[in-house]
Amino acid sequence: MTGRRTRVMLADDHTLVRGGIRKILEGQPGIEVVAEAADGAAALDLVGSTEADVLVLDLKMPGTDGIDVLRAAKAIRPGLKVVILTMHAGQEYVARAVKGGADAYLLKDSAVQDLVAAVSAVMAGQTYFSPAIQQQLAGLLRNGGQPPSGTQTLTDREREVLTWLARGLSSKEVAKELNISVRTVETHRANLMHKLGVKSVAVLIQVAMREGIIDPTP
Amino acid sequence: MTGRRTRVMLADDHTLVRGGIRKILEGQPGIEVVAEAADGAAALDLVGSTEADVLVLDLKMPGTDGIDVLRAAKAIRPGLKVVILTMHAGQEYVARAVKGGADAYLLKDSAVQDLVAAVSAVMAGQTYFSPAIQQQLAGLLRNGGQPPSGTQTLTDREREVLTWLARGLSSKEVAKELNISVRTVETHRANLMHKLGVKSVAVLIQVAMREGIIDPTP
DNA sequence: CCGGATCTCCGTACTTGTACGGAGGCCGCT
DNA sequence: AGCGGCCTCCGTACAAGTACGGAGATCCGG
Repeated sequence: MTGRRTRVMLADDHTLVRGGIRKILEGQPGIEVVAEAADGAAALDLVGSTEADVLVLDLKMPGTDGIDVLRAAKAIRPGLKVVILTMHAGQEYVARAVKGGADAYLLKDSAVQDLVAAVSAVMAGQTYFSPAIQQQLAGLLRNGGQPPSGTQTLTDREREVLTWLARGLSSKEVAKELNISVRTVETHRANLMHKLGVKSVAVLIQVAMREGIIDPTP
Repeated sequence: MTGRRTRVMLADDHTLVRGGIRKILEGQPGIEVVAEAADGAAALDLVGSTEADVLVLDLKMPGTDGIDVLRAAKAIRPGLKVVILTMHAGQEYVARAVKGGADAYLLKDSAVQDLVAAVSAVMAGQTYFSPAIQQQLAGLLRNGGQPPSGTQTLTDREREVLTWLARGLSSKEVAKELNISVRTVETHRANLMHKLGVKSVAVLIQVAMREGIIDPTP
């Protein structure tokens, strides 16, 4: 629109996928890819050192929580537009990404043209969300703002307990870890089960992984 | 090599990733992409209906077990070369893929040129494996053939119990499901824990997902 | 044919998790 | 100040999982 090409940075841990996205974007006349990163830390380095207009960010990268990268990127360079590109449509994920200032949220099973459209949209100061994501957003808005409808948002403490549970600690061990009573951990655990609507630890873990609440243990 | 271009089919559930891979391959002079599929069933349809030399197959697709697709594809058209392209390097995954007749096994964090090299290799009647995969294979071969070293292979029954556990059933419920005693289920459960080297159901589920033994509950 | 692996079942003792229900302190918002 | 959400802790009773160790049946391959 401005006559200058849009400069894009890519952050995705899968080299091959990153390369493919690059090819797609480079096929567009108005877009040029100026940098790539394979993890959150490298992405933030780029944000600080490279002049770019848009960051295409995969939320699922080893080590770092993608949402933290998003927030940090926006803090470092508020004018930077961020397009979230992930395979997860979990409510927790979406809610935290939007609150973190994401300008677009695309699923990896979107059409190729959607990616281009998303980049164009954010450059025009607009937002862009995949259809599935728009539904999530509608659900979020309907309920006032923060608390999603079906899946309730977890409290910080619950999320913390959950991550330790995911690492295989028993309630007793989590209690020691957090210096709280076993009963308290059990309360959090019960609340987690209820909030996520599951009845076993096995499914709890899977839901948590799918929603992007925890990352797999390496 | 033959003067004719290599015809490639793509099977990956993520449209955007698929599109990217297509762009990468189409940038190569000797390669043309002749078809795409978003799930296992569609991939098998293509194998039956389309003349192609190579199938680039993502093992993680909704609904179908990628290994089954691999085996079926080889059964339908034995001459077809199959390049596995996935983000999982789990031993179970690799072992089953190789036994299923995979000609190449690439990780999604491979370099772009590795994909091209893999396609060329299988067309020349050779195999191609990512470095990380080669290590897994070495481990497999060292132990005679079937039983991997660190992670032991699971028996069919154990895998069966595991999938039910992953769906949230208690030992008692699994026992009813399989018409066996609760004690037996508990034995299998204990063996699973030992074989996979974990001490909690939470980690068990994660390892199982990472190794490709179970697929996430939808 | 025998050994090994697998699947099956059992008991017992102990540890954990689950399901109730109740309660006080803290903090932010109205 | 009052309200509500969150975090914290408690008891009790029952269900489930864990850790031992043992054993018979089948099936397959050497």
